[in-house]
Amino acid sequence: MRQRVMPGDPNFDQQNTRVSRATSYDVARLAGVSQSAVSRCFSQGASISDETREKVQAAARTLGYSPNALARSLITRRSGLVGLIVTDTTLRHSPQIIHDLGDALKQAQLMPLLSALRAESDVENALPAILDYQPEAIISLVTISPGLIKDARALGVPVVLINRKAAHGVATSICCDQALGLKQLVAGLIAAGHRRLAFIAGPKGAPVSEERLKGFHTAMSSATLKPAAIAYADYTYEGGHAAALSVWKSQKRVDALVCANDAMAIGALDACVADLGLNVPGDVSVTGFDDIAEGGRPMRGLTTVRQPTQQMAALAVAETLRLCRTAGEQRGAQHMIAG
Amino acid sequence: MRQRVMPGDPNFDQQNTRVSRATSYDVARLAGVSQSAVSRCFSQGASISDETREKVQAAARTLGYSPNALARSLITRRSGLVGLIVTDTTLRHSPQIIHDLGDALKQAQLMPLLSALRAESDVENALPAILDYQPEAIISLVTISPGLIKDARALGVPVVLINRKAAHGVATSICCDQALGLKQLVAGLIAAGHRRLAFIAGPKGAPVSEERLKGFHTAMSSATLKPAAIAYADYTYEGGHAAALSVWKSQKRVDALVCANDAMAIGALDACVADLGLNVPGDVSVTGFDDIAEGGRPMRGLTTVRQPTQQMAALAVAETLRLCRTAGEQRGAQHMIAG
DNA sequence: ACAATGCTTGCAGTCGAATGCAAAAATGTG
DNA sequence: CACATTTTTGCATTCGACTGCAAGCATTGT
Repeated sequence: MRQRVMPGDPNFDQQNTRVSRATSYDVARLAGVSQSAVSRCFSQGASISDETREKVQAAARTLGYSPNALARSLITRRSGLVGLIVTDTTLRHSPQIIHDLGDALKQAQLMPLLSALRAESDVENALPAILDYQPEAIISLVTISPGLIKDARALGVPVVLINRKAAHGVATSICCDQALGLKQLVAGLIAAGHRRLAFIAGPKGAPVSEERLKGFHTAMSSATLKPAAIAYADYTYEGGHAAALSVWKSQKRVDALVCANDAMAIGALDACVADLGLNVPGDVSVTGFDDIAEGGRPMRGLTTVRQPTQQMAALAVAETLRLCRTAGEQRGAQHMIAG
Repeated sequence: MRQRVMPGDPNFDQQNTRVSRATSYDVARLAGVSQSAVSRCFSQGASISDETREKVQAAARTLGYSPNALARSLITRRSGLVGLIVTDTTLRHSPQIIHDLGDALKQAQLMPLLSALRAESDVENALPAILDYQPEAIISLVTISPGLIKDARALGVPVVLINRKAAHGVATSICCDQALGLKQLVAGLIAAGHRRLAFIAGPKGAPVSEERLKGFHTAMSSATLKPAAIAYADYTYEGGHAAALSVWKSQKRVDALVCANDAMAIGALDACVADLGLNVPGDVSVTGFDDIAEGGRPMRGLTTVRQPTQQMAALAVAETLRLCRTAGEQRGAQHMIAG
């Protein structure tokens, strides 16, 4: 039986506020049962009599006992943790998906271990730190190199990517069809009579922005139109604002500004209205792309595409669970959700 | 010595992709040393010869070994985890503070265990789940009742609140001086000649909004002015938009709309410009309150107050570390940072 | 009344790494 | 070269909960 400092013990004063938490042994002693009984009382579907259960629960309540998840994880080999990797771009421009993931994980009784990166490449340092905590899976909104993904898989930790594609079979990937969403949007603009369309992209190389740009090109070329301009900005309001001005300066006329996200769209819209004295959507249409689920963006004259973040989150967690159950083995699937 | 399935073992096929990770024993065996040596190799400042260290590191590399943080936590009684409690409001309107906290925690070698709540009251369920993972502290952007805080403290887990006040001595609290920031803003408006000011607040009872409203009242009464109107909205663009319209409908004239956050300010601004045909800031000034660190909000004619999120995050983590070191005992301090 | 069946229970070993202690090896001193 | 000192090393135990196994008890059938 382990030692424990009790009132009256000479050591008690030194550690007045009960530094050590009650353990299953403490509860067992108080309830007059074995430690196993306590454990069984807290594990689902274990064989235990009502009488014992009540004694244990009473003792647990008076001691404020709750099983140590770390110790439990060690023996059960299930930590209940899921690594959640995001960037500050995600945090700033797509907070909704994080919240939806949090919800879905909670429902699945999983705890997110968060890693918020400054740059996508930081994942190289962040992932090993997460893996040390024996997560049951990794959900990433950040690109992870096939090598790193394989490292994780080798440790039995499946990886689920969101809005990032993985080399075939290496990881499961849940993507909103960015290209499709944008293609439809642009097709609509063209149908409405627009001909001189410019695109304001996110940072060069940003996967989501590239996808949206691809959709833009597809729609344009299938209408045999050439882009009036492609400008790159940084996803921010200011970036969109500046990009809109520069497009205007370099081009004689543009009748639609298609932006890769909403923050830039708002910036561009302001540039048009306030700086250029244009009428939106009379003289020029401005469109965005919504990473935020509920409204918040019906800016004057701003059209926007929405991502089904809740669906994506639900699917991501469902896939995560499936991967955990089947423990390695399966090749990663690709899931595409229509924008 | 523990059993382990090796190639050639009849069980090997069944668990093809090495389901179990390498342990310190595996590394020890391969390196020809004891398990203790492996452990010492991975713990800072332990007595180990260069020769042994290299052998161990080589073996660890070939096996892809890294110490199991869960097992380590169990024996060291330091999990390296910190519970981070937020709401979707935080996530949507103040993502920056979360990112800054993540950064500060990473620097302190701590991992955030995220809990994203729908409503502040959900903390009652969320906190116990977090506490099971033996976090070294809780950082919360959500109000926690004194009772719950005491529960955590009883388990030796200090609580640090951000932008939420705690009953004196129960928990440490880091607040941006919302009232001061707003008071100064309003004083500026008054100095600039505004007299008929209205306030668009967040949801009734939202602590941060209440603080900002208090600052509004202070500034107004010290200039012996009466608020033209107080409207309550829900922190969103639409809410601000609708509130601005309703204020306008009920009041003959207002020369400044002071909003409790930026999203509502932008909504209100749009309402003024587009729906009411007003000139901003000519006819009416609109102000917001920035939860986002870097720009993103220099909307046309929009004045806004910024929160020093990075400072707040740094201070919160510094306090967290201090509390962890001194293990319980100290009464919670109140820190106020000027807006 | 006795055996057969089914629940409960406790025992003891386990998960993986850290660490006090003492033995062993390496180093320094006279 | 013998001895004292320091550094390295391994052994064995520990953290807290879970779980296979067999013993204990109660219930039921015959």
